[in-house]
Amino acid sequence: MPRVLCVAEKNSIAKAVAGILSGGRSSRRDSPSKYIKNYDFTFDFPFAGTSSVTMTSVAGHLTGLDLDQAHGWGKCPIPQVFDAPIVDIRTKDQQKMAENIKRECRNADYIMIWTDCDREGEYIGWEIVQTAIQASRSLQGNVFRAIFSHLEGGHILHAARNPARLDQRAVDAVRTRMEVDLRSGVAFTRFLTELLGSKVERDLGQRNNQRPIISYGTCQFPTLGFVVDRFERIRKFVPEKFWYLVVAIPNGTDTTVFQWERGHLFDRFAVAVIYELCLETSRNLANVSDIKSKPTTKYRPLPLTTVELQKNCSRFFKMSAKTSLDAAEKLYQKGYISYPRTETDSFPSNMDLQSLVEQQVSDNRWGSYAQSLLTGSTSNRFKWPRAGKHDDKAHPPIHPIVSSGTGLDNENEKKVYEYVTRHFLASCSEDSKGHSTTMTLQWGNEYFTANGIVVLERNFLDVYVWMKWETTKQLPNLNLGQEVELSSYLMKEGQTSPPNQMTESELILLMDANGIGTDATIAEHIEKIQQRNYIKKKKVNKQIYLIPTTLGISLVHGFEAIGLEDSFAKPFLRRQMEVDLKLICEGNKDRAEVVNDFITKYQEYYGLTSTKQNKLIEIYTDIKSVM
DNA sequence: GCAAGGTC
Repeated sequence: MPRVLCVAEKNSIAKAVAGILSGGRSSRRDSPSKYIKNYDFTFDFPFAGTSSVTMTSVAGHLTGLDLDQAHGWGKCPIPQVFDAPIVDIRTKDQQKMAENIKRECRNADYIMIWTDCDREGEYIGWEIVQTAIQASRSLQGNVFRAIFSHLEGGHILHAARNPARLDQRAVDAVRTRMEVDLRSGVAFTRFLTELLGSKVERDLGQRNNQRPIISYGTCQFPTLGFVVDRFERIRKFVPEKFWYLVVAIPNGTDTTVFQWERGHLFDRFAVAVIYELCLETSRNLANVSDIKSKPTTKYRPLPLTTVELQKNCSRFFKMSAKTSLDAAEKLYQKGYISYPRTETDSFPSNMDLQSLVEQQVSDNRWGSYAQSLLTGSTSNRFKWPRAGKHDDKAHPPIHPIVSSGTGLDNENEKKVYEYVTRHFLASCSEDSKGHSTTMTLQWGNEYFTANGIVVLERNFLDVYVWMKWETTKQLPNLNLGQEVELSSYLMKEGQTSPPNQMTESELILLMDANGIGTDATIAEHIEKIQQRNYIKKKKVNKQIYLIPTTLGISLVHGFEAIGLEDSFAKPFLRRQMEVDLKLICEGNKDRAEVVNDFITKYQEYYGLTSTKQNKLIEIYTDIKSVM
């Protein structure tokens, strides 16, 4: 019987796919790596007929990239880093995984790659193939690739029966990013550390007498840039005075305030003239010029992505992105929730979501809500979730798998589980419905509005307890055209206020929107620039803000002074990289061309930076003296 | 001692 080796990106996929292809009749063996199991069964592949199959996996990348030995730190002039030879290396864990692949493919006739169907997965697939060929050259022409985007049985069977090939363009794109990130990161990290490390060490007065690393990374710097940018906008903020009109009418024992349709104006004289005109024309009398009444909706949340989970755990629980992702990872390993790193915000149409809701019926916090979704008498019955526009082609939205019951004792895991579950139930609910009334008053020739909301059906809000939507005070009962006596009519003064300091939730949003990092790495970059002492957390009242340090501010302004602001502290260069990687994937540029473009750019930046290195030192010294 | 990206 022909032998086929299948390799997935992680054990959870290998296990699930083996279960489906074997019809639940696979047998499991251990491997040299504790993260990895091998599953044996038979399956009828179109390219081989009925075959003896081993399904295994790696755990992420199987190799890493580094400069060769001769170009280690201190062993060569830094600019050589831009064209030094690059070698593939393996950590201890990766060696064990590779050993398993080599051992399992020795007798194999075919290899089929089952890594995630995204760019990075394609590269990992390539790493697996390279490793396999080292052990068995005859496999070379017998490599297939399964195309799948979720783990539903029919879909996986279809993928097994319709093998494709690895996409070399995607492999090239990833290799390009790796090489550019490595060379630029290593070169500028060594340069900045040599230039500023000892100085910063003296200023920090560190206990361990270790020269700190002043690193550059293609994601670290734009992330720092966002934080410094906000800090500077606040520091440079000059409040501006403005003036506005506001009127109120009696409403029972209280009053209702109407806001000026013009908002506010920065010209005091103009507002005063308008005010006088209104007084002359209408004294204290106004007319109800418009009443608009319409149904209004508060939408249930979209299916949950990693970025959304991190933003909301930061907002709702003041948890750092790293903490919430770590907790989610643990919950995934324990089998409570689905894979936690996903960009997908719509569920595959054939998923059985109702039975996932059913799992939650036993919980004493939201069980009765789950029950009412399935069988309740209200109009808030199970409703298929909204579909967002993102699909990473690898993982479904994050959702609970089984009820945690009382099985969790870690506080962070408890909170994240509760968030994932309430979010899931909310996404399977009806939108919240209300009624909104807007009343407009005309006073003189000016218009003023007041708004009232009545919440009619709370629906998903009953389970999504962190979101507020309340019925407001009711508007006075008046008819269109009716004349009313104003209880107050005032000209007021106000002033513009600076933006708030950056929260972690906002930083995640900015990184995501600008393509800095991925769902799996955004949290790490934020951690990293704290470790590097570029930013720090500061607690004000109950809010936690991210504030740049002297060093962080100096680096951004230093590169600004050199003329490299846009390339270093802004997201543009990273975005350009993404654009070029797409072009490689589409076959419109090749790897050598893009690597060469970027490395040439970085060599120029390096030349400029070393010529003007005194600027970096001066600016650091200046900023330190005023902070 | 350096990057970013996977995953545990």
